[in-house]
Amino acid sequence: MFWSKIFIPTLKDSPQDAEVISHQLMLRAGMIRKVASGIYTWLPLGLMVLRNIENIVREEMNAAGAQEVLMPMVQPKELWEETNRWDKMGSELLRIKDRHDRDFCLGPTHEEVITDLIRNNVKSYKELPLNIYQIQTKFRDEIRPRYGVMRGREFLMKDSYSFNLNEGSLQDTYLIMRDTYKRILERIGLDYKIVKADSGAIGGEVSEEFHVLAENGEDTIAISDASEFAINTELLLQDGEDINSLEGQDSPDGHGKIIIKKGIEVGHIFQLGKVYSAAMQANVQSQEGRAVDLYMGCYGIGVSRLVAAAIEQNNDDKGIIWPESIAPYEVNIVGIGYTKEQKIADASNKLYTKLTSMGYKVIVDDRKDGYGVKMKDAELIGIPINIIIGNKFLENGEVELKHRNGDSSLTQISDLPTFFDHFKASS
RNA sequence: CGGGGUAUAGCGCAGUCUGGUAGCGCACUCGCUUUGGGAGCGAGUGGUCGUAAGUUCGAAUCUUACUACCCCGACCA
Repeated sequence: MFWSKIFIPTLKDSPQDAEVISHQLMLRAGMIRKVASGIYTWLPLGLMVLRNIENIVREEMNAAGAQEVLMPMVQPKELWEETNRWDKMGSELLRIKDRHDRDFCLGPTHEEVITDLIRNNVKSYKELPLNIYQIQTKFRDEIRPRYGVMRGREFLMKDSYSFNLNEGSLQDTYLIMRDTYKRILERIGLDYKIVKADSGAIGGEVSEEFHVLAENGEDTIAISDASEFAINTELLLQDGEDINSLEGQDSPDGHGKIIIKKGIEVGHIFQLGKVYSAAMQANVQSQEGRAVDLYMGCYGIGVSRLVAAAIEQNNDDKGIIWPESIAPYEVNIVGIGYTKEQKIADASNKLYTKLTSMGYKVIVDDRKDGYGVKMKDAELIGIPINIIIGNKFLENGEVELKHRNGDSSLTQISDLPTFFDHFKASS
């Protein structure tokens, strides 16, 4: 791809209504634009990152034996009445009417729809366990959307639902999902904690949250300084107790002292039990020929929120520093004087073709601008590696290899393919 | 929903107190020069000042109502 062709409207100044760093940088880097409060358009660059994360999630879900479907965003009132949630949910459930005056809602989650699907199509214990997922746009009419896509009203989520014959099987699936979530966050390259959580309005007993650690996190979690233990502070606090009073207390798991950290909740896994299957008569015939309600689990991961979380954890005063796993482009070829010096343009284009054929995601800065403008943009949008082709190349064939993390070195342009061969092999 | 704040060109802002018909920087367009850290000169484009009503000879500016957006809180798979 060429810079002159792609739609990346970068901004020098941060729009005034953006508070947290990820929101500011996503706007400045030309990744998103606001349409209404908590509702955003994803521009090409933002969408590339979103898709990269989505694909990692999809690959890991498939590897864990889950199967992808796509459920509707618009859901009928009748299903929600079966679980009583049409009444229980507040105004975060956006209700709409169709032309026949029938009630629908925009799906904030899909337990009802998936449970309806399974009860109508799965009749025997022999068909279990099942783990079904989708990656889809959700809508929750949040009381107060904020921080850009971190807490939007419309957002992209991977939600999966498991159907198991008994509690033991549910626990097996739950642990597989727990493992899968760990792999997803490690593959993206984020610092995270698994946190004991309140299962909230959704019901069920066992529940854990996956938090990406970041200063701007909306949740406060208590972590042991001596073990893996972490718990949402909401579960530790007595009425009126101050969060800071927890710091330094003995960890509830008996190992070490409590440290208070901020986290962004990017994943949440639940063992639901029979809450929904009982309400909706989702059962199968057991080996003994009796109808038994299914044990269910549900597992959510916020795909769009992960984009913001990744930026919160990886930025500096110049801009975003993408982990290579999700970078929109891995390599940026900066041709200085590209529009004027044919040799620079030729070398840039040739290198682009070569690296692209090696499997790298490459962009060429073919714009008429000078070095400063090009590097500022490259740093803002966080491309991991920049290859600078300029005067030195014209003089003696040398190009500069400049990493977003600050490292830089000079090398002959002819040595680059070998370098990238090794680079790919080692990552 | 309670509290606080903002609304003037794509972005950042001044002008509002003290009413006189809209300005600055960046961006954008054209030309020439420039090209290893956000270039220079020259010439341009772009705004019914959030919406509506009112006061006035005259409203971005004063009054009232409304709307949108942001922050804190409550809320939250």
